[in-house]
Amino acid sequence: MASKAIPSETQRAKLERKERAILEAARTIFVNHGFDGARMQEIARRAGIGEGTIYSYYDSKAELMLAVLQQFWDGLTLEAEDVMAAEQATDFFGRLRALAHYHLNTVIVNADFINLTFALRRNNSEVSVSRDHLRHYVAVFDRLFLRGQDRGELRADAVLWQARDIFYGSLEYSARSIEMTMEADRSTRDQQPVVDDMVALFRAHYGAHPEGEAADGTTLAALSRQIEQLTEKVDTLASRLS
Amino acid sequence: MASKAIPSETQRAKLERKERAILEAARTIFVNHGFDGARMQEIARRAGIGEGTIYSYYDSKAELMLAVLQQFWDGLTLEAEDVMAAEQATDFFGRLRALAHYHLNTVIVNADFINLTFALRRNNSEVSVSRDHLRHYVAVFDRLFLRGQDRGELRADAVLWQARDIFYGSLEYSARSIEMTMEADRSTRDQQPVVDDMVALFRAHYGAHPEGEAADGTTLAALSRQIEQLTEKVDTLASRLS
DNA sequence: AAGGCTAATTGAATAGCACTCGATATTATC
DNA sequence: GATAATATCGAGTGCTATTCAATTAGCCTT
Repeated sequence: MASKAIPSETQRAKLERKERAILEAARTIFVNHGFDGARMQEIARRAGIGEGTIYSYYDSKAELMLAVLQQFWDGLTLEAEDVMAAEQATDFFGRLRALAHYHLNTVIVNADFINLTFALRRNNSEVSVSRDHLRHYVAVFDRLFLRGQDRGELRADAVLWQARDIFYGSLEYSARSIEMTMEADRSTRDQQPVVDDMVALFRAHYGAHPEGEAADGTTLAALSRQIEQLTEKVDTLASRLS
Repeated sequence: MASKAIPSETQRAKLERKERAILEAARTIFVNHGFDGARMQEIARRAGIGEGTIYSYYDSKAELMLAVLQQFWDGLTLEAEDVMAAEQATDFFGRLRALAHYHLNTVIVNADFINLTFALRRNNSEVSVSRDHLRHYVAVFDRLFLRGQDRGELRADAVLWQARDIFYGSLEYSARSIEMTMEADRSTRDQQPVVDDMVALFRAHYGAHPEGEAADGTTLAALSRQIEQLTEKVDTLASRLS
């Protein structure tokens, strides 16, 4: 992609500065015009370089956008980790609330980037790269959840990836719903019910309820789960018989 | 778009046949190559017509794909309604299970179409149309949920759109996870835990727990009985299979 | 500091594509 | 069967990402 030889420090610094300029310009143009609407010429002009020069830094328009997205997601990951580090609550549900709040707000505010990320889901070869960055991002949730299980706050038999999908899937859809209902007003107010609901959901469905003492609902939930599984088994067997 | 005058029946039939041929060809090409990868020339060739003719049926490539997607989503909506109509269970959770099962399987099998739908989320003007079709599709869930509330099976204070986002958001993310883990094997087996989890989640989080009448022990006893019966059924069926 | 070598930069030329449009064929109407 | 209306066609148009031969800038040696 870049140079092979090792230029002097000043030269390297210059290249890096130029690369940052390209990335910065590309980000602006992509966000404003979308992938197809963005013109390489305009990106070049904004970065103060020739059109062809971009191609000695990035092989294609798609790869350039991928770099923009990577930078974006890496930033989000750091932010999310900061949020978790700064959170005073030590129990799972308090921390989950903080993460949900941060994530929902982020998804709403950076809707452009999120859309761009999914817009790139066409060229199969490149999808995988951005998938890595998503994985890296959601690892924040994974750590939190596993820690909750270790400390006995969550059911030990809960499946991590299912919980993760519920968390991020629900929040993304909710974000879209919120965006739709209020296009202009970006206050934090309306996000609160969604966050509350998410925490309550995790408490009700994944919260560990010590068996001996337990409230009523808990045991009921456990039994309900058992019923679900059995019902399913019956269906499967019945269909196999017919 | 199409003709303004009213041609004879045979002529109209001919046009409609041709339109279907275009749609059919477009669907194949779009699914195989994605939106950008699809060539109008190839679609025309496959439909057995000239390239320019497409444009007397559809104004642009995007609109052609939109037509394909509309047809797809309309079909899904009908199927989902059929699934609900055919479902024997009358209680909310049984029906929810059927819908979850259908939706998850559909999303996995038709992943191409789902991706295409989101790929089109760039041209704002056209998004709205595909949004209408999504709305129409998810109405199946809405009706089910509201009925559940009416019958007192679900908490009355639950918010419909939040529940909807949780349902479809989680299932979409789960579908992606499932796709990733097993690229070749498309058995129904692995979807079961996700469906079970979803139903259990709704039961735990949205299920109404009759506070007044039933004492703790009663409810537990009822569930326990249900489990016993189901276990018996499983045994019977299993033995009949071997 | 001059010359030579390598790497970086450039923008005009290339190529690929959606879409247009005048010409042609087909159908409808009298 | 003549004529008008409509449908079809595919070679051309215009717009862009991408390439590449020529040019420039940076660095090292003597």
